[in-house]
Amino acid sequence: MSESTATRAYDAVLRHVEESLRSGAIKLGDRLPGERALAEQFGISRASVRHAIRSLEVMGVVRSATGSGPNSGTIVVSNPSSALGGALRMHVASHQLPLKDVVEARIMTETWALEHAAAAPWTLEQIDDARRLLEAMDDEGLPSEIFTLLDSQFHVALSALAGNVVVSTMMESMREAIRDYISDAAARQGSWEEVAQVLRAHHHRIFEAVEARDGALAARLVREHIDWFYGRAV
Amino acid sequence: MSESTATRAYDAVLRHVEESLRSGAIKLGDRLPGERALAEQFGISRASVRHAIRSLEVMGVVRSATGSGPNSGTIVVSNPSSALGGALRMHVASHQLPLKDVVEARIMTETWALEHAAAAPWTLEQIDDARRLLEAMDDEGLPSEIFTLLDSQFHVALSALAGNVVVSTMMESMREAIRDYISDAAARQGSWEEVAQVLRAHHHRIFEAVEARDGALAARLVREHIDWFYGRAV
DNA sequence: CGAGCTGTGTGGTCTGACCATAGTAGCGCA
DNA sequence: TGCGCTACTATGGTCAGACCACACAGCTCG
Repeated sequence: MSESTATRAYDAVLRHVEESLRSGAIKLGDRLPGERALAEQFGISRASVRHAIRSLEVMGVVRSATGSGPNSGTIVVSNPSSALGGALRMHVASHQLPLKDVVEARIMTETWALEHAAAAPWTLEQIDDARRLLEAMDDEGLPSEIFTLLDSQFHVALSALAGNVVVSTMMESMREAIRDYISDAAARQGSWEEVAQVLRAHHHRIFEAVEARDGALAARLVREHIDWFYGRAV
Repeated sequence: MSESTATRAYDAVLRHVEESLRSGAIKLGDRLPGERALAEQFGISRASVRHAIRSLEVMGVVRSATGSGPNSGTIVVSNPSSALGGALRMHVASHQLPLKDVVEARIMTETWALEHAAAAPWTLEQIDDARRLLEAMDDEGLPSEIFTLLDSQFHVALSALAGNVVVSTMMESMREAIRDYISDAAARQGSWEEVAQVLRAHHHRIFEAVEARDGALAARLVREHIDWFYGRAV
């Protein structure tokens, strides 16, 4: 198949960037040479260079900004969850990745993370981040969209306590992938106030189990929490 | 930040494709209008359209082929694992996602999958696919690169028995992300023959546990299997 | 010293030309 | 009528160049 085996002009740029990242020649925060310079360096057109840059953007490796000065150009970033989340969202949209499988995979990662958080060397600062989110969600005047955003951050913060960046990334990307479904579900609930009350109670109990380093309880509670929400929602 | 909030010309194409996928207006196997037609439809340049197409390619949603006839143009595909794998690989290369976390996440997904395969309604055809891979790996003349490829397919096939497409996708993408490390590790082993023997023995025991629907045993064996390989390798 | 202007380098977009590819249709010959 | 060959067409891939908007950084003037 021509597409899968043909070498494209910009592949050399992609490979070069990957190797440079691997070797440490370029690092997080570094600024790549400008598109025109890369075009000259690789002996290809600027349009082709732009294709490579676009690929790297979609993969969450770089961001681009116009202008001049240190914030302009193509900067190395680290946004794996937005990259994975965007791709997953497309495949959920195309019905190739079923929503129920995403939910189940979320349960897998969150229960794993909370179990492992029990023995992980998280700091007081980390757990306090989660606590602040928990407390922010206790505001009963919060619109559901804000609550949902805080809810997402809360879950990500708890899961991050396990200390596995890949698992956190996947968890976050899955939330991103089904973000619209979550928002729709929240907005569709008959009485948001009642639902929010239940969610808050769940969150508190989950938080307390995590803080107490009771991994088994935390995992069970988060499973029930997700089951409860999606049982109502989908 | 201009990059994250600015609307680009081709965003409309991306949104349109996503919505069309969601609504079913376009489906797996469908052929999108040509770049020139899309440019006219959206009132933007062909170069901008190409950026949207490129994004969709990186996300594993479409593939592009030159020529004419039914196989040419931009065809809707479903390659979530290559998209996720490619992105993960970049982030592993940039050292933002640690290899050890990928390995641990792999253990998480594979043990989960094998546990759940015990109660899943997989078919004889599915398990036979795995069996054929198992038997193919028993060929002692197999070069390590071929063995590694079959090994990967074997693990993916077993994990797919759980019936969760998202988990399978993630598993496959993680294998893809660290594929070069696996190949390097295999090539670096002192005596490949001895290692292959051990791997084969592990594979057989894992397969038998899965076939017998002993989820707990299968999960334990696959954990030990991965630990053993990476304990030696990294 | 501060404000405003100019210049420069950056990515974003557009236009148009050309190339390679993969069919498909039409024509000619056996 | 069937097969082979040629020409045409639509497609994505690449290139070159022009222009735009933006974000500084440096310089000049009050």
